[in-house]
Amino acid sequence: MADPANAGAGGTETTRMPVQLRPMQVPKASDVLADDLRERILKGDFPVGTALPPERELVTQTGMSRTTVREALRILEVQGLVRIKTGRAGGAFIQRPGEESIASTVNLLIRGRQIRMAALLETREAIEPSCARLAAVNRVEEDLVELDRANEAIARDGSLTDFLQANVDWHVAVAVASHNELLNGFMLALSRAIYTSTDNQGFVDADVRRATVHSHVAITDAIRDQDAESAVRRMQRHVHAYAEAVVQVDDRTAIDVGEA
Amino acid sequence: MADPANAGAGGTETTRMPVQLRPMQVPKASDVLADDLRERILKGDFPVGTALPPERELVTQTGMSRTTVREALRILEVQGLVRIKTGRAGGAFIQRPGEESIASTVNLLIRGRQIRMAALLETREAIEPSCARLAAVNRVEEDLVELDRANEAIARDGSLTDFLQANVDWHVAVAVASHNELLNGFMLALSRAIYTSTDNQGFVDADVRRATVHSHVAITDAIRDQDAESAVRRMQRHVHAYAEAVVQVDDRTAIDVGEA
DNA sequence: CTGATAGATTAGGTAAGACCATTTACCTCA
DNA sequence: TGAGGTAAATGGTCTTACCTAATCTATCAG
Repeated sequence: MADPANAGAGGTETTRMPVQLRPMQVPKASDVLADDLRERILKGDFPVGTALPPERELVTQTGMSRTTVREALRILEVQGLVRIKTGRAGGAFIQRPGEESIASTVNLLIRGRQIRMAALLETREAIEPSCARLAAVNRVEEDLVELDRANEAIARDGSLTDFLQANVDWHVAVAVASHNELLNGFMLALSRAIYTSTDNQGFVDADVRRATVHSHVAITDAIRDQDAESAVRRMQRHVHAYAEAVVQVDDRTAIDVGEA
Repeated sequence: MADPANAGAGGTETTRMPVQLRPMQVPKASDVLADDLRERILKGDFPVGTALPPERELVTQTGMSRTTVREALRILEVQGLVRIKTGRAGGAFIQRPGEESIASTVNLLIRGRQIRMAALLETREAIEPSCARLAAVNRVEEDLVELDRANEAIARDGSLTDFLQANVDWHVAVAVASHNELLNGFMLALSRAIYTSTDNQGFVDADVRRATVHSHVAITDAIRDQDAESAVRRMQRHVHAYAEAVVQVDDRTAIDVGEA
């Protein structure tokens, strides 16, 4: 108040300080809280499985309203960092984001941007041979069990849906056997997307099914034998053949509603 | 009320209908609204850039409270489907989820699960050669301009930060040139993660920088010449060499705090 | 007529409080 | 000791009010 610049009423000449301010952004309270909690969670401050303080407790701690606190928690939930349970002994329980979050985000991108089927197949051709290589190197016994299970399932003469599901399961099993969580997440997302896109396209006849079963078994063998080069080569051929078949039968079905 | 099963008071024998109910889930109101809006957005009901009705309008339309409506909108915002602006003529503006969302989700996974640096590099070795191949096939003039720009920037004798940034820019430019939005998203996410992980590791000396510049130029040339095979081969060597260098210098820095 | 300025208007952001719904802990009673 | 009911804790929803930000608009000075 005792300002020598007398910037107020009654003064004769109000001299203004030449303050220079850049446009500043005022973040939302809920974002601030969410960011803070996110950092702490990722830093490992809260062990997985434990619960954050209850909402009303966070309100008293932060001085924010419950609305704001709840929004922050909701953000973290959408990002897969907490899981919110109701009832007594409920709350926001810490969890690590899983391949799930990647898969759902990728699906949003695919649907939202109307990614071409060809792009999906290209991407698969890019990453799945590498999955096979790593699987051959890193596979453990239970990975082989899983692969064999999928092979059995796909060999059964079930419905188209069963076949496609077993197909996806095998490909995902290969990714899991690679023991690379990132590739695993990508493949999970990709497989689902390709699965849903392939669902109602009747190019899967008996021949295709037989060839698929044969390829899967051969690749599985290479993985079992830890023959990385063979696994890569066979997987390359397999996914490329599949892509060819899809493109051939399905040339015009590529989403041509318009590019983003 | 006129129930022949007289299941009420005053009856002699109350016979119970053998109803079979499976455990049922009661979704949250905000999720229901978010799901509905999300489907409509992805289906293309709302053109990109337009705004959803204001919150209070949605309240009257849905019969839900404003709290609930706001939570739903917040979910969509986190998922990158709308962008919320304040002030008059503000609102929830429709947008398509971009590579951004993938990148941030992947970063959450990497940090949350403490993905090993080796896994990041493996993944890059998997997908980047394919990016190069597609870039050689699909590149257009402006892609080449972008690549050249990055090459100039990286050749300048700037700080380490500048070098790493230009490095990332070039790799991203290759992904963009592939004209495969999915691979593009993956690479964006990967590049950032590798960038931040490499930041404070001083294995980037003058030799490494010179070799990097040389490789980038060579690969760029192959892409310009649309020599797909050469682009793939050179990219393979490049990223593999990089991975080797990182692993060599940085063997124990791999995050070994514990596996998930 | 033009430009600046002060309101009015419309949007989202935050707060406070009440109440509902769900789940679990706990206690009572047979 | 077990089964039932009751209470408590916690998230979910609704209501209301007010604040803040951005825009439009009318007004007034030049």
